[in-house]
Amino acid sequence: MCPRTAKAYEALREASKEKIMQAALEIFARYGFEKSSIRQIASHGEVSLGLMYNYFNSKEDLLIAICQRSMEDVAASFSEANQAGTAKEKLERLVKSSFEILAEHRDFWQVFYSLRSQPGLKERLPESFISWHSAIQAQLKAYLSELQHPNPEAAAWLLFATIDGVAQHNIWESNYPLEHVLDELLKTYLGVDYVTA
Amino acid sequence: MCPRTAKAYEALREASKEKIMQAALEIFARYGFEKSSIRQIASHGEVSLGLMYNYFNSKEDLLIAICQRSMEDVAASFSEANQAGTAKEKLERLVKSSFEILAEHRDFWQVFYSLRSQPGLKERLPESFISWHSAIQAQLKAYLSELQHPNPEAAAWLLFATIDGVAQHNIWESNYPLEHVLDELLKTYLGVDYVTA
Amino acid sequence: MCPRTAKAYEALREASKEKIMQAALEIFARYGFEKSSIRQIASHGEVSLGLMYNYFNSKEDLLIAICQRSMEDVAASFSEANQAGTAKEKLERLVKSSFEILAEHRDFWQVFYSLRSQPGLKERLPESFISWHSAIQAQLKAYLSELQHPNPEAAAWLLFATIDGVAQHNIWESNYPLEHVLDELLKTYLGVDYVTA
Amino acid sequence: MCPRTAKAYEALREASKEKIMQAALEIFARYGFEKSSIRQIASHGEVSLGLMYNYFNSKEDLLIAICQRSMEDVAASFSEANQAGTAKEKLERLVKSSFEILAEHRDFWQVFYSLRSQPGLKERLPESFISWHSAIQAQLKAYLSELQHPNPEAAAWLLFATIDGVAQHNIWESNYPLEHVLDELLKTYLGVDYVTA
DNA sequence: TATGAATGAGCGTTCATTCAT
DNA sequence: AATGAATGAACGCTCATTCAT
Repeated sequence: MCPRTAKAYEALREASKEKIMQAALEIFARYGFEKSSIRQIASHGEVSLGLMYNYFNSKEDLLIAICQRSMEDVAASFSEANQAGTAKEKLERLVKSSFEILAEHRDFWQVFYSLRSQPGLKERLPESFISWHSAIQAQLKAYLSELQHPNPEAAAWLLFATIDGVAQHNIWESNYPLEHVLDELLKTYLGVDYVTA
Repeated sequence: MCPRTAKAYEALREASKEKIMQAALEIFARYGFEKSSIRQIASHGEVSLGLMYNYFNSKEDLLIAICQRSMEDVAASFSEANQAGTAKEKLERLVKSSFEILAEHRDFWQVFYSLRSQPGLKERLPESFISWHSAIQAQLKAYLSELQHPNPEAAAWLLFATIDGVAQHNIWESNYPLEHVLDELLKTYLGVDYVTA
Repeated sequence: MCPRTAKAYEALREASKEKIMQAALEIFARYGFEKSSIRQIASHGEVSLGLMYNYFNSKEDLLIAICQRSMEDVAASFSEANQAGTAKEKLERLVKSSFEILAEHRDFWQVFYSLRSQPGLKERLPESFISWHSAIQAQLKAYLSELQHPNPEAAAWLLFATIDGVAQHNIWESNYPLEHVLDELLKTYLGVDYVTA
Repeated sequence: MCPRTAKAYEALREASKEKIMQAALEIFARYGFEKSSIRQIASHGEVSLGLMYNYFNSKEDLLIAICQRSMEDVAASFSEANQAGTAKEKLERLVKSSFEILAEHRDFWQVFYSLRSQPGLKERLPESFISWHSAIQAQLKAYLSELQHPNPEAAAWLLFATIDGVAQHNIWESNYPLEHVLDELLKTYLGVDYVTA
């Protein structure tokens, strides 16, 4: 009835999927996952209700797909960002790039933080969602070890919490003075020489 | 003419209200506000579905009542905690008491954090819920000023974010090494002498 | 516990019953039977919820009691009103007294008309509620017969419908020109001499 | 790409809307608006409970849609009916066609009359619902003026009330002798020559 | 592939009614 | 006689999901 080449089909599929995921991310960020309706998303993405179910088995599936893809983006950005020189430079780069990534994927992080604090859902999210915590934690610890921090384990936890806290305040508060806080953060955590301290 | 005394009614009312609020707090903490149903709360509190509406005008009203009461408890605990000596001691006490309060009102803070990251609801919560941020922020800044911190504003933001971040990690992660992280936190923020630094 | 003389009890009973019925009639008239709640009535009558159920078995029972008593009042007023002279005078008196009774029991008639047009309820109302129709109809027919109307049966139906229609318009429309319409009514139905017509 | 055609969808929509409106009208007429439940309507119309909300925003919206459409039908029938010759003929035609329309839309008029006497609802019904009164009133007055009635204003009110009263008696009473009453009505209001009277 | 009409479980809420005191 | 706390069936409504085309 509607003949098209296989390739054209594939392109359409990808375009539709992309449109849906982008629309869903925007709606989830604005209204929260629970309060977003499938109809809202379909309408925002200019896609029919039924089409969504061709690509995603459920609302939750759609969320998972979004998280997965965004997490991959984030991971890629992170590994790009962490190539440079000394331990101190790498740690500084890690912190700074975190906030660059945050700014680039603002909608996603809004969703991320609202999901993380919603019990009962995060358990069903993809592994990458959970493992992100321990991954960043491990990397921080490694850098702090390299810097000869006397207690790299606890310091890594602390630094991670700090980054996480600043990130959230930055997202939830309009006019958050990110620049100043970031300066202060780097001064506090990297301004001292752990060897002589 | 000879019904229960007014006092007996008052006691009944208070008992029921308390039962409902406690049940609701537990359910909200476990499943999140949106995903908690009135039926769940009623059943968990072993009261009838409709009883809630004798005391609270709506599900949201119930949430607000819980937040209000918890916030009052928290504020009382905080002001108790901040009487002590030097600026350094007061700051240390503030940080430590924060985590004591967190432990004492675990369920409430779980709800608090999940609400804070939910767009569209926090706007309708009581003023105390919103002003808590700036209140604690102001106090931190005052203490850091007293300690002669060169940049008390930014440092207060940073310390607040750190406390917030640690609090959340402590809530969401089982087996969070709070003791060690807290030690590290105090060492990092209070172990230096800002005047000579 | 609460000793009182039998007589004092009876007085209390009657006073309470009266208060409840009056309150209910006012609420029913203002909001309609379905939309009036038992709580509204209790509160309006300054009586406890439970007390109402000492006197009336249900909301519907209360309505029935009100209708019964009001109908008795109305019937009494009617029989008082219809003693006078010639057929023409009696008919005129009947029509006029109808509207006097309407004005005196405005709340009741509001309820009456809203119930009459509500299917499913009027069937369960007391007999007097139903028989009122045929009673007035019969009386009108008798008077018209006396006046030698060529078709007293149909004319009675018509006159009754007219009275009923005017009564309702008078109740539902504010500023209804009842005086003028009533004049016109009497002129139309009584201004002709059926014998010579 | 190859779903149903737009026209096929439109047909489906119209069929469902029609089914729902018809079912609702019947249920509203039988039980009254307040006592009719959405589930009753859905079940009577053999559609799902939720389907109604695809087409109507609320139960009240459904009522409004029904009233609007019925009122349009009624208005069309009326304007068809009022083309004829002399004033007397036109007035006679107006009265007669009123009762033809009543018979054709029995269910609607039952609903109409029960709504009109229900406080608090009629205010939210469409304008046409309210203005119908004054429209018919004005027309009656115009005809009576043409007939040289000495007091066309009051007579129009009276005639309208009569028509209204007869219509209601005809609806609420089974075996109402409409023919005879209608004859009597026409004789009473049109059998006299106002000029010489 | 793509559509949107259709479904119905489950939600928050109301309110007549019961009952221990 | 009198109270009002407590109950739970039933309401209007929402929305993720299914399915015929």
